[in-house]
Amino acid sequence: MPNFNRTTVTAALIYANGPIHIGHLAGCYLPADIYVRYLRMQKKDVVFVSGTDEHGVPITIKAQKEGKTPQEVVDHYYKVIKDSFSEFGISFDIYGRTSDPVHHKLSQEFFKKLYDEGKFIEETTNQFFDESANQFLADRYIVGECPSCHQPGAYGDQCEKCGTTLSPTELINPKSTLSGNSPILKPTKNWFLPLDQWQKSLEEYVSGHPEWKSNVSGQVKSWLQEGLKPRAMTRDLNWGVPIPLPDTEGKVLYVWFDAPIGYISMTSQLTDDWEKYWKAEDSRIVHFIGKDNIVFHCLIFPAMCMAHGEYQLADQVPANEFMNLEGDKISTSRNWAVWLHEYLEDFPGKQDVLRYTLTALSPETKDSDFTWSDFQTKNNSELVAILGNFVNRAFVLIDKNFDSKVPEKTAGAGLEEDMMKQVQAILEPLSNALEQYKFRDALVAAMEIARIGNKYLAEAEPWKLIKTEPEKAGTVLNYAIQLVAHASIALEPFLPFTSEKLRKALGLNQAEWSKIGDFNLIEAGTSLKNPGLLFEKLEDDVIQKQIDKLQETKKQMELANKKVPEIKETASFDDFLKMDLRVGQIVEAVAVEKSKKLLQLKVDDGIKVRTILSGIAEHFKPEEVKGKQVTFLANLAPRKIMGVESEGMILMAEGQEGELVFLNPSSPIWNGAKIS
RNA sequence: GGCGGGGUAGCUCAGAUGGUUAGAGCGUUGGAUUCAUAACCCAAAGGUCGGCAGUUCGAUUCUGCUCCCCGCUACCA
Repeated sequence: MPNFNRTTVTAALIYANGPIHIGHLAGCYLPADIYVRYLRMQKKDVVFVSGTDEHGVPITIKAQKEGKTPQEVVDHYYKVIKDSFSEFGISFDIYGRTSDPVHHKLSQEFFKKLYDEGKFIEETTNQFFDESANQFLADRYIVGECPSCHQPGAYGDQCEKCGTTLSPTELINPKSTLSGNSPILKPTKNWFLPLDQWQKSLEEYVSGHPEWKSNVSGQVKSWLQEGLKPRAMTRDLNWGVPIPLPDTEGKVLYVWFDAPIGYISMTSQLTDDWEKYWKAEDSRIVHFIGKDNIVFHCLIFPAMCMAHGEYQLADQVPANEFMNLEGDKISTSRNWAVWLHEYLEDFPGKQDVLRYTLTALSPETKDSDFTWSDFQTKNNSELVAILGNFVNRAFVLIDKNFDSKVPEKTAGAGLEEDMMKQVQAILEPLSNALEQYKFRDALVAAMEIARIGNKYLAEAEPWKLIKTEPEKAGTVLNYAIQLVAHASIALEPFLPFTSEKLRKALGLNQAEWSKIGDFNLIEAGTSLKNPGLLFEKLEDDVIQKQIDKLQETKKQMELANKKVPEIKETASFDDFLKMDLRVGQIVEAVAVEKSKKLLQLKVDDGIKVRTILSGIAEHFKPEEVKGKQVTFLANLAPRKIMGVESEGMILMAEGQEGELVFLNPSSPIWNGAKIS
């Protein structure tokens, strides 16, 4: 284990096709920021790098939908995202972007070196090509009928209706979304990184890090067990980093090739000394990511770096799981999210409240759930009741009794030794938790200072001492203010805005970790500026508003997603007359063997009893439909389904949730009645 | 289907190379108190540690099976 002299901290490059929400913050950026702030407070050499990932297919699709250029789309979101982070105090040293020329250049150099040294394999494969648009089609650009559920409109990589993972060639009757034409298969050359050749080195790398979190090493080992395969590092696309080779018009680097290089290129824009942060053996690299990025950061990027040969591999990859919202998965497309820019509008100045709640509920070991009710509780019973209250008590007591000046320390209440021991006792667990990326635990430990303070005041009772032994009361309040100073330091990584307010009130210039444990940090006689209430209670109606807002978007999304299908082309009166619609009665119903959906019905049509198969088994049990009068199409050509001849079709209406409703007469009528 | 992660108090989560009374915060209940945003402080109640079986003197902790949640991945059509 080398001795590390500096730390390079990266937070995942976020994809620049939408604003950011609490899940992003909780999963990646907040833990990274807490860690970095902790290191800086110890005066460690650290760089904190992140930015937006601005290449790839989804951005081109979004641009096309909005009638903009891809560059316009990413310019917009780069600003939105960067501003949100900045407002929440995520203290990047640099926040870059992969569309930057500096990034293009470094990525190309990286690629070129691997190419020149023969680290890639070239392979020509057949890909769908749109002749009228004159370009190869990414999976998402191809739609067709899903081979699994036969719904039209499935994408080339996945059918959103049934969730099946697809490859474009599996689609039935594929169409290009660019032109609507049928694409042709055309050979194209791409460059693959033979991950299989790096399998052994990667296994050694991973097994050299037994300290990695179980969710990280678990997933990585799962991939290694399956055996790695060559992976294309280039794509046929015209939005991205151009391949630095001749005759590669219309080809770019795969986003997952250039994105991690972004960490490096962004560092190079921060400092001329950037190389040591990535190449020196005494530099420690830490990637903060969400669990969706594990494979790229623990296998693919390391393989790239091994192939390149000059860069250090990550020492730690503290990937978090996902945060849900009110029990449902956060989803940008379904608008099921708490957006940071909206939060700031609704809760101005309350960045630290969200930071606190998200840290306390952080998905460190498993998926977690953010609820507004938790948010309210954390605010009211921890920030207000424990921290805010303690700080307020200390300041108010000194304001009232000592003219806002820190009193002298003389004889105390006899509790001071014990109180300081309690503070000492939390320091090691606090540092350990921070160093081991256990920020939830660390936050609890840091808050303990305020709890100790509340208890100390309750037991020392300075408001009583002031009447009888004022110098003792003064001593107690001196200690109390030292505790406030401790809190301002210990909480800085988590609550930077609050911490700064406290430092201003105490006249402290900076938060230095080494000052914790120093109970003479604030000198007697110092004039205090009461910061006022640090946090305010959140009443039920404010919280309810947020819950209502979510419910409302949920409803709207449901409505938007359930569009009324368009009316089919005009049918002539004769067409209509052709259909013989009748009322009949189900006299018998049985499930069809080997079928999930079908019920075999015997329907009395007034003349005879006919057999009709109906795809309603998932909605109705046979006994439920027996005896029902229904409407059916009587002259539909008979058809054999699952070996049984079906003579007609039962008419059903389909609801928004896919539920089925019988169309039956509103009052009983004779079987065989004609419908017109 | 395979693999990985997780299923521990009402809620959010810790923890145990197997061993006398399984922890924290919030919530609840009771008490004390009034400097403080009815906050703080003290105390208590509350869990057959997902289910079944096995190994063991002893398992919630190990093994097997099983159910549920999350993720990755395959195959079939």
